[in-house]
Amino acid sequence: MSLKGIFPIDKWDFKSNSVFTNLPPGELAELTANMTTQVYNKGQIIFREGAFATGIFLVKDGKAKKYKVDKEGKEQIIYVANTGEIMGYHALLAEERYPDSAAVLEDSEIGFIPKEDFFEVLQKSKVLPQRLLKTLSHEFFVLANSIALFAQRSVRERFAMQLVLMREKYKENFTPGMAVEINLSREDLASLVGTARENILRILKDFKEEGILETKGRKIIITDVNKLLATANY
Amino acid sequence: MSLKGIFPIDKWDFKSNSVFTNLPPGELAELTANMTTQVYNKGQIIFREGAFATGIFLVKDGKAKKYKVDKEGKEQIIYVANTGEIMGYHALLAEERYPDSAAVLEDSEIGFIPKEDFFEVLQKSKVLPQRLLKTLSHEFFVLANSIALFAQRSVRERFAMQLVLMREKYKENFTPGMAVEINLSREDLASLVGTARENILRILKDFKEEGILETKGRKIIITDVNKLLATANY
DNA sequence: TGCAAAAGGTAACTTTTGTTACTTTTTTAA
DNA sequence: TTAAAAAAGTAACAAAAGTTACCTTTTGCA
Repeated sequence: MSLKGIFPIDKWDFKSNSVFTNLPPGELAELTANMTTQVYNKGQIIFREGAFATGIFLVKDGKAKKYKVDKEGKEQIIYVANTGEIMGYHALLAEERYPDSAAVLEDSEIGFIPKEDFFEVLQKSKVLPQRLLKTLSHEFFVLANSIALFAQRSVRERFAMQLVLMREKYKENFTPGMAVEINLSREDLASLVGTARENILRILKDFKEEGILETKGRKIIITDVNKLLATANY
Repeated sequence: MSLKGIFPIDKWDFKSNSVFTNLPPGELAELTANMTTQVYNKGQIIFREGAFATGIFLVKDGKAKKYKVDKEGKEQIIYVANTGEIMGYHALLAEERYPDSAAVLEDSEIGFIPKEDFFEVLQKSKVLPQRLLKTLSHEFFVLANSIALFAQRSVRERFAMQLVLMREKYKENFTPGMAVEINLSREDLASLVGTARENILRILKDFKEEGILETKGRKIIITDVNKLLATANY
């Protein structure tokens, strides 16, 4: 089943994948001229909060979490970047260090574009700054929604909402009626929702009993999206 | 007492006031050529979430809250814009409707720049897009910090943190040793922290007993910033 | 292939937060 | 100036979430 019409998924997704699409061919070529691609194994860190920014990263294949770690070591996932999205441009554009860390959630192919190439194209391009302005402004919508979610809703509601969002991210070659397997550790789910792992387990059990989802090992399959949305109380 | 050195206030503040500073004189003139200025009375709404964006707003004097209202009517304040800051540019740049509402927190003077003028200068300017990119990217830092705060910290910690931040915003002609009066309704404080008004009152009482603050009517005066910071557990 | 480590899962208890139901004080406007 | 309305404040109870302390299953690798 599609969420189209019942849920505004675009209000919860960055659009950084559109930054490079349909760029003048010369500019795209220049951007990717020195791009290097590396395979990261599940859990591997791409960059760390506070580090000096050296370039931008492109998720060519796989998924990555953007997260912050507090002084007690607790993680909060800010966003999950899917195949096609870029990362690391905030630090470069703000002329600051990385505001968050990034790590891959599954074996992934990540491209790296040095900051020199990025800035060179940015300076001469008419389209790229526009695209970035649009993307960054849209991110404000997404983050404002997240803030309202975390500040106002119960853990149960937040978890339900995040499951709706993750289900979209884990759709691959989706055809209606197909089961979507959300493949995240309970620890990552807890970091995503902003609660303890034990609480995630407790609510996961409730959701199963309520017929909202099934599990297959660690994988979560949503069986009733409408009931999940109702639980999210959105 | 200054927070310099003990607390990174810049990680919690937008920098939209820097967008128009030191702009080429011609560009600034063109931007403000058709600017109209209006006095808003305390509580008055500047723009509403979901409305079609018609221009950008400049806080010439006063303070405004940017907030979202959920379907139950509960408010969540995303950010408090101080004198000098601009608002409403996200919607224009993202080509979307306003992602949040804005209302003044005290009698304020608000300037309005029509979107046509803004876009015209944006297209010909070399500096303005750069400034906006830098500002928007920095906002990501601030909002990511907010998300981690709301998702991971207790209401007590969040309240303490917001009081630290509000104290900075309510500094006017500040000289060391001077008392800063935070003048916000309990309702707005609750919307800022993401909790119920009753809870704010309860914690406010605790903070008074712990010697962290005093109240003068509705106004809050922090008497021990260090203890407040320790309470925020930041 | 077998063992250690990591991840998944459960339950009981404690603390925090939300909710309800008020009273008191302050502000606003007729 | 004085009612009415709005805001501030209190207390008690219920519900949600955090914490501790485990056991079980899966995974990776020596």
